[in-house]
Amino acid sequence: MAPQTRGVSFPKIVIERDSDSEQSSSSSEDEDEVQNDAGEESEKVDEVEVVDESEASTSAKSRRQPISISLKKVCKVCKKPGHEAGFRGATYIDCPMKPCFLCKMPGHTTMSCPHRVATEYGVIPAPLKNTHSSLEYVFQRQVRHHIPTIKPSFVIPKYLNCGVVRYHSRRITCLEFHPTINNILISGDKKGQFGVWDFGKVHEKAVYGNIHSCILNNMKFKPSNDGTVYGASSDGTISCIDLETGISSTLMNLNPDGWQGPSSWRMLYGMDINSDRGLLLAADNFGFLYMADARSNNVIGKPILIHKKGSKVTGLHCHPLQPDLLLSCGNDHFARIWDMRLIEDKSSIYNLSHKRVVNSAYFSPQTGSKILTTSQDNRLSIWDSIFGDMDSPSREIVHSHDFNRHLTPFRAEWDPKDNSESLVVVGRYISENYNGTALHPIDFIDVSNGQLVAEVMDPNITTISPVNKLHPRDDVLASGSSRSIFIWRPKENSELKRDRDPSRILLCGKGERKSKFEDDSGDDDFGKDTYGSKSSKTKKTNLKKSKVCSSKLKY
DNA sequence: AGACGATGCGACC
DNA sequence: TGGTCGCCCTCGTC
Repeated sequence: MAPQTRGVSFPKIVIERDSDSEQSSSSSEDEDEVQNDAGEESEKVDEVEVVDESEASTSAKSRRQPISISLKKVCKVCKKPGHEAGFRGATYIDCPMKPCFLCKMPGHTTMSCPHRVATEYGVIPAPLKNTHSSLEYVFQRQVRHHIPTIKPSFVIPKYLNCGVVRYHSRRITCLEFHPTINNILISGDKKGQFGVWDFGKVHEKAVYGNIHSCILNNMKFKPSNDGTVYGASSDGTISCIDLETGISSTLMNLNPDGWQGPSSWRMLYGMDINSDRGLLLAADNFGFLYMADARSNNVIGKPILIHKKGSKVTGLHCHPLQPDLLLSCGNDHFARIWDMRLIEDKSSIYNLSHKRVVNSAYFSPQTGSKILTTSQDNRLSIWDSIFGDMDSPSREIVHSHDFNRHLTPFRAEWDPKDNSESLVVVGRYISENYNGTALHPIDFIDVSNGQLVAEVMDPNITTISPVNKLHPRDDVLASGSSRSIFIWRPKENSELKRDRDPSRILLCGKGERKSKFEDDSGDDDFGKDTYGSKSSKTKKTNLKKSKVCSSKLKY
């Protein structure tokens, strides 16, 4: 980056010692140092020149040299002069001495990163391992653009349809659609609260706050009874929740003796259900896998170390067709594939290496032949078990989701309806300028070629949406953004089933609750900030009242 | 409007 | 191996 110059001269600070006759000792060298202004983003280095006392003692006390402090503008990242890093307005200027923040490669900055404008940049086709396979033609169609695609055009739910602002009291951590009832969405938050929302009837929702005491990390519907949900929490318990009543029982408790300090407090993150084997699987923050019988709710066997000891297992996923295959991912930078018939320490079939923490790993939803991982190295990786060799990913797609504090970790998810198993959805961390507003879109990416299929956003939602879920049957996207949940559909004014007069549907920010809602929203504390949109004008007008859109419109 | 803090990971010693 | 510190586009509260 070229050195920045500014019109205002940089102040030179001279601290005069007690002297009644001497001028300051500004020399030409001092003048050379004083070039920069007081840039608000740059860091100042104080250079203090103190005259040697012994030298001073040789002359009269009244001729002591002054202390001269000059402020030099240096980069706040590398401490070198000549460039600046940091925010300029809402845009972050990279330090050119550091690797690109987006792709982590040296030699350029985020602003000039080729991945910033082309998602498919550098995407390499999977190696042709089984070139004589009958599936080769299908594969060729995926990697060669000139071969007509067999994929139907994707239907992207990109228009905000309805939402609940401040539904939860803490940030959303997980979302799941009901397996059989189309309009039911369940949600979990950082405080452990469990929400059930009928987004077809926008105001029908409930939040249960007494099930878990901290982060609800993962939820799964019970395969044999879709009125029951399992929840895995950082309080170390697996809950079994009745959807109708919100009444729960505890299936597993890893901290029966209560808080004995952080070194012993077990937190459950990844969870999945192996319906063929009748098993509930969960994994903790120390690298261990736990199993329970999903019928009797009894814990089975001893914990098994499946990731580096002491490291968090961030996710578990059972293969959709092969009940013996289990996929796990964790903070030890690996996703691992296991054979359930013989699962013990270091018995993994494959270890999929990543450069940083793996936030999630999922088998493709229909055949399970591909694996999609989201890692904090800003890459989505596709591992193809048919055409790839599993030693390295078939494809890596650079995508901005490297942010591990304050936000729920980003997790790219497959579209369960896409028969070609190539469409994935993932929230984006880095913002872009859309007509003067900085927005964080939800990206739809075709992982067969790396192309960005769609960016889903709404000018009123300026927050980041790390949690996204595609409906198993309908063209519906649910996104969790901070404490709010939004539903997106393919058409802007798609019909919204309501049980009340649309004119009554308003968004109410804090302190602006409309009295007519007071008796409408049940007894939860978070149920009054709801809106459904039939008219985008109404939606925007109402949203402007909310802090969600009134703050931090960037650029 | 501005300060603050909860908070997870990686680098470095 | 453990402790400490710093962080790049948070977001809500006081």
